[in-house]
Parts: sequence; structure tokens; C-alpha cells
Amino acid sequence: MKKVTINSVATYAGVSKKTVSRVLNNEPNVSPATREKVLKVFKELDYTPNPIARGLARNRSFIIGCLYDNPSKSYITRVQSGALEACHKHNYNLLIHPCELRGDALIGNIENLLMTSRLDGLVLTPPFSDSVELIEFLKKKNVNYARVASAIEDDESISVRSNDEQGAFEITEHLIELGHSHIAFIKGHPDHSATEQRFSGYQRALSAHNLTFDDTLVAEGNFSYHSGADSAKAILDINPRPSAVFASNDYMAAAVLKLATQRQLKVPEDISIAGFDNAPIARHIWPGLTTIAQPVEEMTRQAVELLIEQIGGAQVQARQTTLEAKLITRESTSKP
Amino acid sequence: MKKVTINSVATYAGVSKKTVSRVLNNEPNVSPATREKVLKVFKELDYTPNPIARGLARNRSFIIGCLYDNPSKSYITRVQSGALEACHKHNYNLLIHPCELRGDALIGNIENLLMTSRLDGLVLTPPFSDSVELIEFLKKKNVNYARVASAIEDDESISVRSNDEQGAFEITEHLIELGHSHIAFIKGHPDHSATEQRFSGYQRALSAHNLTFDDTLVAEGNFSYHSGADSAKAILDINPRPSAVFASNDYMAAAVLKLATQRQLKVPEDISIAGFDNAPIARHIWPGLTTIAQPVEEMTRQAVELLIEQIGGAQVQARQTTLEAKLITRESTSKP
DNA sequence: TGACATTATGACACCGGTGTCACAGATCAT
DNA sequence: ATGATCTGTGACACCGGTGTCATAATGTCA
Repeated sequence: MKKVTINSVATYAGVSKKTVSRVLNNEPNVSPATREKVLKVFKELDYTPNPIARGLARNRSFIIGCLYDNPSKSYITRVQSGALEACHKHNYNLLIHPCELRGDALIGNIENLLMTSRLDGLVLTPPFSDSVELIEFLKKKNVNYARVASAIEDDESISVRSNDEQGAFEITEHLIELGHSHIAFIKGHPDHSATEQRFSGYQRALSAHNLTFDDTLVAEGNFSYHSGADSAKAILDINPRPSAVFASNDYMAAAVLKLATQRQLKVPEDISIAGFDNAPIARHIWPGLTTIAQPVEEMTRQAVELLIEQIGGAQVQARQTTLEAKLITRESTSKP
Repeated sequence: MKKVTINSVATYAGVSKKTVSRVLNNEPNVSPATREKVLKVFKELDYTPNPIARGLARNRSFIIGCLYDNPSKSYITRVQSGALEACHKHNYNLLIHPCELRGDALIGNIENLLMTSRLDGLVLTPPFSDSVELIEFLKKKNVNYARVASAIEDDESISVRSNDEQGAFEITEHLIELGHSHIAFIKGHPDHSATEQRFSGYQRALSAHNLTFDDTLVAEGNFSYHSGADSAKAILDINPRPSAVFASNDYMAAAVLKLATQRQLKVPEDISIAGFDNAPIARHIWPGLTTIAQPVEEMTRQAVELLIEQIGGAQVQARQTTLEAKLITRESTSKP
């Protein structure tokens, strides 16, 4: 099968390359007759333009990259789904690139990514959205990027976040108002800024209600189900047992629920459990998890929209947006 | 910031473009002194080659696309993870492209995808791996592709699958051997070939053990949690209630488990529940789900490996591989 | 009808690399 | 010493499109 290029089409149709190009891009100043003729040749020859050549000429790839290093698969799924929505709307494509935040390899890795697939822009999801090193590098390289759920504020770049601290405050307050005062907390991954913010929301709620913070009630997790299971063990062994547990995400909360159930504890009668994110698992298990709905898809969608605007050369205003998180109560929390 | 191209490097280093290109690609026949000199200029000018130009010259993008339309998010996550592993190993990148199987838009959509981002190859996941229309189109367009978990056998193209029929047979047999004879079944999405295969494995096990197939025990699902919840309602209302349920995937099984638990049924004492896939949720809930471990990551990894080989121009042998599925017993099944 | 604006088209350089080939100078076998 | 082979290098065409500009053809208005 011979390759069909713009040249063959031009020759076959008896016009110049440039005219073919005009038809291809729906440019004006082509007579209807010529346009018709060229379009017919497109069909006849089954012509498909070469995006690489086009990209070279226009200096665009129409591909956006998405960086992540996140133990929570559902978080990634939601990020992708939001990013894809924005991409497809503007005829962009999405390239996914998981890699590790830690280690010297990061910059080299990203450099290689940029080198092997010219991306028009990059979406940074946690924990990359807070990596000063990476951001410096991208600035230096003049790469467009947008940050999702980042805590860094003093930056001119595009950033869409949600109010984690406030969300954590509200869900903790919810537990307190139900009558809990002995509330354990499971932290997230130390590299993620959300970890600190959720923790601080928890602490703020305690002190707002005159409860003293007790660090023996705090377990170190990393957002993975597995780490949640470890933390659950530690927490359920505390004596006296906490009457409620607030885990920094739903996976870890699900792990607590599972262990509690295994140990014949009734949830929420014997122990209330709250999560964060409103991941699918929160409603796939029984009892359903009380949690904070974080608008992950929406954050990413907005970030990518802004990114595409910026790539298009627009002066993006409202670069820094904060969306609200919302309390969702389900069956896993109740009065002690 | 001025753009640094191969020309600037060449001028600056006092050599020809071609020599710079040689250094770039680690080609032989460059004197150590020259190589050194050029490398130094790379650093000084902070040069990054343009992958698009390279792609144009070499007719390669080093990007592979992954097509999917699957209600099970965890399935997609696993597909991606296997594909990424193979891609990164060979310095390829992965572009994800969810789209709908149904509707006339499909071919146009894929055509557009191919047009906007020249992909070196395409991974087709279910249900695309069984779409004759799509496969014909790709063949016509001379696009490299690999099929994952497809039921189509009479095709020369790369295909890696697992033995769904046998898996379904084994898990049904497992239930029968535990003593169940009144086993309900929840079908998957009608567009997926796995649906038919799992169903037929279920039927074969019944007849192998001289149990009569009863179609009032069969509910129609579509692999989504939601559809599982609907099917669960229907099944738990059957009188007499089945002593076991085999759902075509773990999400639907989880939905059955949730509803059963809500209705105060003990699992597995009152009713046994089995799933398929060994999705994360199968071990994130209590009781853990007995299921069939389908090597999704491994299938996709192998498919992409073969695809990359083929892109490289190799005559790929062993294009059609079948991996084994394995029974995993957890707490959700027991004697009736 | 002439002066001028507008529309349709093509020639050609260019995007930033890679492949082919020619060629000068070094190395080797006879 | 001489021809043959090998090594290092550059000139140049090419990949398949797009942008710029010149120019021919057509339309508009006084």
C-alpha cells in the first residue's frame, strides 16, 4: 500500500500542496469547485494527514501529559477522567506518565518524557503539584503546566485545588457533634500536601470544640489500603478504644472498616469511621462511608481547561481556583 | 529565550548538523574529540532535541494508544499499569483514549485520534478487541494493533487472552463441590465477549455435575457496580433464595455482598458469593471475595511487548497467547 | 472603462531532525 | 610504494506538512 501524502493528493487533484492544505484546514479563499474536487480526491485516495508533520510545522502536538505518583488508584482514575473530558473537548489527547517523586531520577525522567514526546503541556497531580524542584525545572524549560490540588500558593502558574483543611475540619466536627471525643486519625502520605492540611483541619476542629489533641491517637498511613490496614491494627488496639476513626482517605477508612468487622465490632454502633475523597469504594461497601466529597474530576477538568487556554496563547486569568469540598454522611458514623 | 535547535548547536560547535545528529544518536564514526565538543555544547546551550522533528524523519512517534470502554475502573487501571510497564521498558509512551463502542461515531473517532496524534500502535481492550468493524478499519489503515482478552481466534494479529471459560467453570465447580446446587449467575455487559464465555463456563460446570440449568437464576448485569446492585435485588428476591451467587465480576459481586449484608444475611453462612477478576475490591471488603484471578496486567504487558516488537519490524511469532486464570478462595464462599 | 479591492492559487522557504552518499585522510595488506 | 579498506565529516535531499508572499483572476465602484 503506497503512502498517500499531501503531494500525491495535490498531483492527483491537479492543484498545489498549499491548496490541499487549505482544504484540509477549512481555510477560506478556496473556490467551492476546487474544494469539492480536493475533497473527492481525499476520499478516493483515502488520505489521512500526518499529524507529526503538521505538529512540526505548527510546533504543536495537541497532547497533554498527566504526571502522577499516587497509591490511590481511584484518585488517578478520577484525575484521568476529568483531564480527558477537557482534552477531548478541545481535541487534545492525554498521555499518562506515572513516575516516582523521590530520587534523583525524577528530573531526568521528565526530561526524557519531554524529549520523546513533545507535549504541549503537563498536568501535575499530587505530589508533583508541590514539587518545587520540578516546577523550577518546567519553568526553566518553558513548559506549560497546571497544578492540581497543590498547597503552594505563591506562584503565578495555574492551580486548581479544593479546600482540604476545611473539609477535614467539617468531618471532624461532624464526629464531635455526634458526641465523639476520642477520635483517632490516620495520616496520609508524607509527600502529599493534603496530608498536612487534613491533619490540621482535624486539629482545628478538636480545639474549636475544646478537645485536647492526643498524638497517641494518630497513626501514620500513606493513602494506600495496605497502610490503612496497618494503622487500623494500631488504632483498634488502643486502650480505651477510640469511639471514632477519621482516616485521611477512603481506602484507609475501608481498611479500618474491614478489620473492625473482622473483629466483630459493629460499625457504627461500636465505632464510627469516616474517610475522605468520596472514592467509589465509599459507597461500594456496607456500611457506606461518611466522607468528604472532593471534586477531583472537576479540579482536573478545570486545570486542563485553563492549561489549554494558556497553550493557545491566552492570558489566563483566575489562574488559582479553590473548589469547595462537601460532607457526605452515610452509615459508617453515628452517635457513640 | 531563544530556541536551541540542532542548527544552533552545529554552528556553535563548528560542525555539521549531521555530526550533531550522530552524537545525539550515539552513532559510530565520530571522533572522541568531536563527540566531546558537541556534548559540551549540548550542556552549554541546554539543548533538547525536538521529538516531533525526529518523529517526522523516522516516521515514528514512540507513542502507543490504549482504547477502552469499560465500566470497571479497576480493570482499566490494571490495563494501564501493564501497558505502561511494557511501554516504559522500551521508551514508549502511553496515550489513553476512552471512547464508546456503540454508535457510528467510533470509526470517525478513531480516525480523528490517528489523525491528531500519530500513534505507532494501538492496544485494543474489551470490548474493542472483539470489534470486527474496528479491526477491519485498522487493517485497512495499516495500523499496528494488539488485542487483549479477545475471543476472536481466526485472526493473524497479536492477541493475548486468558481462559475465561475455564475460570468460570472452576469457580462454579468450586461452589458445587462445596455443596451448592441452587447457584445464581449475573451476566456481564453484552458487548463483551467475556460475558458469553463466563456464562458458558458456568453452564458447563452445572452440566458436568448433572445440575440442570435454570434460567430464572440468571440476571443481566453489565459489569458495573450499579448493575450488580440491581441484579442483587432480583436474585435475593427469588424464592427459594439461591444458596450461592456467582457474579461475572467482582464489582457486581461486591454489590450483592452489600445488599445481602444490608438485609441481615450472613455471608457466607446464609449465602455464598463469588466474583471474577480479583479486582482490588475483592480483598478490600469483608468477607473477602472468592474470585478468579485474571492476569489483566500481565496480558496487557505481553500484548504491548509484542506490539512494540511488531512496530520494530520484527516478524512476531507466538502472536496468540492464552494465559491461565486461577481460583482464589476467600471468605465469601463456604458450605451452604 | 479605468483604478482599486478582493479572491483564488501556487512557488518557495521553513519546521528540526534523519538518511544517503561523496570524499578526504588515515590505516592496512601486499 | 600502491591500491584497498576504513574512519570521520559534511553537503544535500527528504520526511509531510504550514506560513509568507507574489501573482493571476475576478469583482466593485466612480
